[in-house]
Amino acid sequence: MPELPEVEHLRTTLEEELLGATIEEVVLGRHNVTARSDRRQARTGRGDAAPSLHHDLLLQAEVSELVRHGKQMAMVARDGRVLVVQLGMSGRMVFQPRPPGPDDVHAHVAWRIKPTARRRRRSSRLAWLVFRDPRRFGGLTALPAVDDLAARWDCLGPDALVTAQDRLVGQLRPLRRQAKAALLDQAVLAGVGNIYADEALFRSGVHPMQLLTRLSETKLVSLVAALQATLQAAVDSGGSTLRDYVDAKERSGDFQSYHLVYGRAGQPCPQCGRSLEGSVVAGRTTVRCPSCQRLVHNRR
DNA sequence: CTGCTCCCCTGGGAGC
DNA sequence: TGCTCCCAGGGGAGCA
Repeated sequence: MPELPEVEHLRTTLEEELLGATIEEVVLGRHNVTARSDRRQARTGRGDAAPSLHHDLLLQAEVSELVRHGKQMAMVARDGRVLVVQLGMSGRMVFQPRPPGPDDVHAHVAWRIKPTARRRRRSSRLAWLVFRDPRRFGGLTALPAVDDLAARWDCLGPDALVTAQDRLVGQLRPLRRQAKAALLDQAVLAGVGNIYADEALFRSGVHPMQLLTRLSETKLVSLVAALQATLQAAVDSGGSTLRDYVDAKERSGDFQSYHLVYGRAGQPCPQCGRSLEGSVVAGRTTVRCPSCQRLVHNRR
């Protein structure tokens, strides 16, 4: 499940191979892969698409930058075109030596990469970059200019990894919401999904249903600190691999072995030994320790 | 403003 | 062994 750490790790592995490279060919497996943000066009599924779609998908572009905000990543071309990548839950960007075959129904877009001279020697294994997404919760969004990317990302909260701690605390402090719901809301802060929300709540001893306005300043700060430390540790481990996630060179992450509560309902709490409890909070499967994470009713 | 619920989609696990 | 059923997940829409 790609959340911020997985996307950030992917971004850096793509950066190694794509910066300065040119996209020489774009092959569409499913041209409504961009339909999430624009449902009016291209609803016909697999097959040939209009030439402008290939242009939107960065045909003939030189990749000048790979940027990330929260769980979204964008490939920026030197001529200003932008392609936003959202992995959803099963999306991958993977290098491979050949273009995907016609029976490869989950390969939605493939880009043939002309490497820079410096990288040419090992280019054969990395000749094609493929966007693959079996569950199709992910998608690609083409934007005409970098300004449009800024406008898009202004709708999101500050990035949960790179933003100063006190600013994230400021985002959460006034909200009359359950802690977990706020953490998962991309408009509050960008990048946190179900795994890292549960991990951060456990590590700071905050109940997922804790009303933020009743949380002491100290606890609020420790929640944000735990969140940022967990995200950073996960980035350093190459992310968490549960079922699907691998990076562009098909390496899995290691952070899943450091999950303290996520996916461990019924197992003993690593801190106190009591059985971890599963429930649903903010519409998501949630695991917490009934004694380490208690509701508090302070007034601020 | 907030929280629900539903929907999208498919692989994989559980249960029979 | 093979079948069906259910569920996970991010994000957006619609409604109370």
